[in-house]
Amino acid sequence: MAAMGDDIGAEVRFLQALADPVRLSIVRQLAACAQVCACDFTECCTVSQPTISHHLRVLREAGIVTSERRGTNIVYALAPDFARRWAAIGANLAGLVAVA
Amino acid sequence: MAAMGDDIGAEVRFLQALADPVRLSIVRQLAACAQVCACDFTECCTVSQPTISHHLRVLREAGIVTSERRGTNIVYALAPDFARRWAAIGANLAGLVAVA
DNA sequence: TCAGCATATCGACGACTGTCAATATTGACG
DNA sequence: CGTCAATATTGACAGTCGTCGATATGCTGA
Repeated sequence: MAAMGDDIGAEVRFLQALADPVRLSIVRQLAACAQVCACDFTECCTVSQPTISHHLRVLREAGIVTSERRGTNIVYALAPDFARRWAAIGANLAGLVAVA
Repeated sequence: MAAMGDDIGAEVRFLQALADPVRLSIVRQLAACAQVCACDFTECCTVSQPTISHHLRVLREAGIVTSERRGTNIVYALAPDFARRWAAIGANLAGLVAVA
């Protein structure tokens, strides 16, 4: 194993995107409700609207969330392969059984 | 809200400790060989010895690795509950099945 | 077309982080 | 004891990150 398929950089970016209290709250809220409007995150966290937008962008660029326009609002959701990526990294790090 | 290990701060610190290329390499090496002397990490990564020591401290304070003196050397190992913590956070985030 | 709301981008600033060279600490062994 | 090897700590510096206010963009409804 340990082929060039598992890019260290990608895993680090994935973990860095999650290693923030605001972004972790966002992901947790998305895990609870599959589809969340961006305006709802502003209520949940104690940061301004531009900051929420910034964090959503980081999560989007890390491939953790997906966004979809819905009229005026923009609805966010967890990326479909999020659980698989989490399990894959865990399998690499601690010998956990991959969900596959 | 589940009252268990639900401290957001602890999970963020756990993820922050892993979200670094050098530290991720260290953890990966520890996953491969259960016991690794600190001097071996210096060879693996392209950073100086104080930097390695700094990263090992971060991992130790995050509860990810444990250290044990062995004569002149200090042997590092993955914390025994590392896999459990990883699975627990994943369960919280994506509804994965916890290892329990 | 224009007013209004939701979201994104820009620019700036403080705080934190990773890195190193230099130095200190700790244990082993003559 | 004194010296050597391994590891940790300190102090300093550059770069990154999270945050905000101001502003821009985009969609909707009158």
